[in-house]
Amino acid sequence: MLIAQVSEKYGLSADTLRYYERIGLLPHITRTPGGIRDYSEEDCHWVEHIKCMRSAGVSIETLVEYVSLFYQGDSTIQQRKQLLLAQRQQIVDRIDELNQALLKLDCKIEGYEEHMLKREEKLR
Amino acid sequence: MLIAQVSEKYGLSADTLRYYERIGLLPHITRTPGGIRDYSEEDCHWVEHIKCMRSAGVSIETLVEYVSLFYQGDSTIQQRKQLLLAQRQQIVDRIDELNQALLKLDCKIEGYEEHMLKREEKLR
DNA sequence: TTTTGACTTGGAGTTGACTCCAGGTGCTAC
DNA sequence: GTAGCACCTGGAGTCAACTCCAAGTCAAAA
Repeated sequence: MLIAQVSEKYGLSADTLRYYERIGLLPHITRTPGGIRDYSEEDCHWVEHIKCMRSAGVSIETLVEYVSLFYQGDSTIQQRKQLLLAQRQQIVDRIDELNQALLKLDCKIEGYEEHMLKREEKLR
Repeated sequence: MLIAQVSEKYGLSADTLRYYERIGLLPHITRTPGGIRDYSEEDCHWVEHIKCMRSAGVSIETLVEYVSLFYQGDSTIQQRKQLLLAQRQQIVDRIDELNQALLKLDCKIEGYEEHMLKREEKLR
């Protein structure tokens, strides 16, 4: 798969895909004899995973670490699992923060609604 | 309340508080005759609100707009409510993304757990 | 009265994560 | 064979959101 197609498929710019490769987040992308990137299915799965984790706010640094552990082989399985568990906890915490913000927003919005009703009463 | 105390209370650095004031996110902080910031209770509520919204990923630009509308008075109530509703929707979407990431992570973590069980079996 | 310590300012520097660019290569179509 | 196009590279630029710094002020303690 060419970079333009991967870009289209996952909604990441070609520049971003090249950037990810450069910093070690997507290593080992094979090339055609002409030097052009040819993304395998496995590469695509990595792209999808990275995209999903990025959208959940996982830092690039953390993802690079995970990928690096992955390519070091089976001896890092325990470490990788720990890393994923830490990520998981972070996301759970984030969700909690978002829910708190949601509650506050709902209060405020309700406040506005009441306020607007009162103004309507006055106009009558 | 002095800047150091507000900083301590809300876990934002004094630099950040001054920065927020500079860009119009915390306007009208009164000063002592000596020129030192003296945060009122209302100021503190703004700080808390801003902190909460920032932690939910609401951009500074959006918050500045809200504050600016607020200080323009009652004529902007409708606009402010719309702005809050848009923020709310963004947060709901964000929560959704995080939940998706959570599901994927849980799958992966489970995969590692199974993998580790199998290795233990082999060792027996 | 000098020192200490928390505050002030304007402006510059940093960080994370891209995003853009200039100049070059290589295949395909005319 | 040359025009067009998608790709390549290394490096520079951008953006949001801080974060740091130097030089100065002020009030209270020693």
